[in-house]
Amino acid sequence: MNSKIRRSMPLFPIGTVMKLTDLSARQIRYYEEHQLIRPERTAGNRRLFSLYDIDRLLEIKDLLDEGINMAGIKKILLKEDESVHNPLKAELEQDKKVSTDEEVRRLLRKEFINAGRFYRNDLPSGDRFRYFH
DNA sequence: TTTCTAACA
DNA sequence: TGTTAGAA
Repeated sequence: MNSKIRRSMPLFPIGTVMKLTDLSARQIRYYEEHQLIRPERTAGNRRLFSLYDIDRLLEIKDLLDEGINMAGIKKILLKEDESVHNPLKAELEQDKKVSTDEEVRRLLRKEFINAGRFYRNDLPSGDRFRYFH
């Protein structure tokens, strides 16, 4: 499980992130203000971004290119954060231990109901099916 | 040189 | 969002 630690390891200065994401420093700082990313700071108060942060910014970039405004992006990414602690997801994790046919079918049905809910939303094409994995 | 914050002809 | 001033 070192990958998780590595992904959140503060590594890059804002200049590098700008090139990687094709976002302006202004935008990157703005998204931080809105809690969409939480880069660390050096002793000299300079931002250090992790691979995770960059991934988030790239998602924001994609949403931006699709013409979604800040309010929409914020809504989508924050909802995505919730899904990490989503009761359904937790239930699916537990189900791997249980694994009776009845349970599998029941959860599968819930998954589809949930997927349908997400699909009608303003999620970007790339994110629409993430919930099926 | 690069990045930070704050502010706006 | 861009841009800029002044500081670190």
